[in-house]
Amino acid sequence: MLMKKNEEFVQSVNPKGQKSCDSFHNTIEFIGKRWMGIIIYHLLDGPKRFFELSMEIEGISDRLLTERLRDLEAQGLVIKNQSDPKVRKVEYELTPKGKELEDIIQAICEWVKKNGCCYKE
Amino acid sequence: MLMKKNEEFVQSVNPKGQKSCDSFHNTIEFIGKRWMGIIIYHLLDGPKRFFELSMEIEGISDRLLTERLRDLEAQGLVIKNQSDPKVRKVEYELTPKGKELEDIIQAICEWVKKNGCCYKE
DNA sequence: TTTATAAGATTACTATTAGTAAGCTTGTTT
DNA sequence: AAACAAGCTTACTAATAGTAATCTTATAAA
Repeated sequence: MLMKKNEEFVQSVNPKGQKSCDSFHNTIEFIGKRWMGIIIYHLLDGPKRFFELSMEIEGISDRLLTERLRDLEAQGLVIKNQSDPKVRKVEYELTPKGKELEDIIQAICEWVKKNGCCYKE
Repeated sequence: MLMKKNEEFVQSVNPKGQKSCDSFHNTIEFIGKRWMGIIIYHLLDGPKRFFELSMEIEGISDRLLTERLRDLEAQGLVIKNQSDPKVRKVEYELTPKGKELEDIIQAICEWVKKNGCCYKE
């Protein structure tokens, strides 16, 4: 829309110049990235190996699974455990911060139970 | 990964041949679409006009805002109210189903309060 | 003891989705 | 009359996702 910001609609900003909803926005954009939700969902069962995730999550490619796991590591939501680097056994596990996502996943599951799920158009 | 599905990891399926996590997956992929979360967040305040949303949500383009509102309508989460089609006043309002998303938004806000937000890499 | 297969990636390329910018229409302001 | 506002749409570019092939090293099978 071609117009200057109407003062009436400017949001409240905190001392760091961040709008109050910015951290919400950043977070949902992150956990809403494609495949992210279902990866977290499966990791809530406990530590999983790369190929386990790849089997359980139908349709995901190795490339995207790798990329999402790196994203999760970078945010401190997942740690990568590779006990012996000589053995190709790599496990991915939620950190305490990552485990706390369970409430969000739970809320979504409950919404679905109550309201039915969403679909691709 | 180049391998046939290991039977050990095949998921439980319901009578409709749907995996138990499919509806969760569809739903989070939908509400996790870019900008979707923050649009819902702002609509939880009450009905909003197109340009109000566009002002409040910094960075969104008209094109994407239109597209996301259409997506939300198609899923029955939002209704478009245009009392008089002669007047260019269009309001978007969450349906009861849409309002129930509040618990999910709430869960995310609480996670952020406790754990800090996620960032783009 | 070659041969094959598996885990966990990376790379190259194509397709889909997002971002940017402009334009359109009809009514209201100046 | 001219400019501007709301709510879209269209055209084009940039970014992200999907597909497929390849790589490395280790173990299993022939």
